[in-house]
Amino acid sequence: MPKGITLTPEQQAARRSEIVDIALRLIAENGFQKTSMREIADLAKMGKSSLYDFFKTKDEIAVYAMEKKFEEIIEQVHRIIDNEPLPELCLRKIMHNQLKVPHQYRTVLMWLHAESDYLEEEYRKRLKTIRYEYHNTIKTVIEGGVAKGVFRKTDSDLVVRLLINSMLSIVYTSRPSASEEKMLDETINIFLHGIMNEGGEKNEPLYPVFGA
Amino acid sequence: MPKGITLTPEQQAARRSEIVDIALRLIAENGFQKTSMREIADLAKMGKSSLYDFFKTKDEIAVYAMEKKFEEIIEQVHRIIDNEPLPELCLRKIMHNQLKVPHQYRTVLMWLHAESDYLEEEYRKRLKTIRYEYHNTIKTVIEGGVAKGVFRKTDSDLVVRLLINSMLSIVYTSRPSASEEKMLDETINIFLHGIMNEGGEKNEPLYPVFGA
DNA sequence: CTTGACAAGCGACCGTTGGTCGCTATATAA
DNA sequence: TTATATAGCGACCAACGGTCGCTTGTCAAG
Repeated sequence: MPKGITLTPEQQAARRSEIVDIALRLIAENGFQKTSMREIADLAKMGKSSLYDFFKTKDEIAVYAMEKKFEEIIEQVHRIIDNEPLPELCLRKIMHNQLKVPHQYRTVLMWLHAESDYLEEEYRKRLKTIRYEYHNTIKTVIEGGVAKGVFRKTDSDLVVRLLINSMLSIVYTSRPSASEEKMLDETINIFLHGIMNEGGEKNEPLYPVFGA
Repeated sequence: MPKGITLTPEQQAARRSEIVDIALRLIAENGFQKTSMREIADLAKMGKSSLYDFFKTKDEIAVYAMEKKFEEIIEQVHRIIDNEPLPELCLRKIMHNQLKVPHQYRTVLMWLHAESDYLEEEYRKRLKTIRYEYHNTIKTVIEGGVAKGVFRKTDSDLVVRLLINSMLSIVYTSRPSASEEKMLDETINIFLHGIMNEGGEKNEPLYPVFGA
């Protein structure tokens, strides 16, 4: 950008998302701690202090990235819910949707997950808001299923937390036991049916729905 | 310690665990990032550079703490396995055992979980070793259950990862939906039996085993 | 009792970090 | 032409994790 002009809100937003892209790439490669604002600024071809015109702190880059991505995901989840009346299928689709979050986001997501209690008030609030929104959206599916009698009575908040966190076990492992999609299908099988061999001695693997 | 004496290995170990205690307390309170080596040294009543005689880096304090705690836990788990032949009960006991890890460890555990990919080679290896040992110990329970026909055929590595990570959902939430023990019981109910209402219309809550 | 080896402990220092501030340079509005 | 506003930056700051060589005290050997 030339020096004397005034940036339109669109240009500012574009610059911000450009910075986020660069930051996410570096963070995914070297971790959050070891990624410096200088590095990000260099790659974005600006002085470090200019970077601070777009984001007040390093933490804010992570929070902003998470916020934007989750706004997007929540929108998608609402569409899924509107189009899939079967609770168990709806859950599968929601989880498969979350699996599509690009790899670059994973480190930053994990980092926020671990560090969120110790961020500044403002960031903690922003994260809480977006996370609760996602949580509550999925919760409606569980509660809808319970109301219909498809799901048994259970602690729906707990179920949602377990489901969301289980995505991390699938995506964030150094020792995957199958493709991410297969692991996800089996994860949902477990959530729906458990691992007990309750149908007697058949011991058949449960049906996969999306996996190959 | 007076200056001129030579520390016995036991004294060294005691000093190390004293430092770990202080560090864990600070980290649980302020987060890993915001806990400085100076602070730890001050509280341990030594100069910062003396601290580095006991731990090569700040990361090592976290790795060491995790290592020691998990060695202890793994030992306990072996005892549980030896004394509980029923796989599903054995799982419950193992998870309840993990729930007893003191709160101070939780932040550091979470932090290591998030950051482990970006630690120095040595620390990564040490964490991997201890984590795999814990993982594999629990895996024997799953596989034993499958062999007996108590559990259906499943991805045992995945199940173990899901179980261990689910502990984080229980313990590391700002919005608990019940006591930790109740949440844990329900979590294991889900893993064993799922959330589908497969027994028809009864819709009874599943039996808790340890919870009040 | 003296001396020398050794180790606990520390003060001063280093490069790098996240973050701040006031200046410069330029495009637009009057 | 001038005044205003702002994109952008260089220089700076305190605090960080980490290093190094010196001091200080102990014990064992002579």
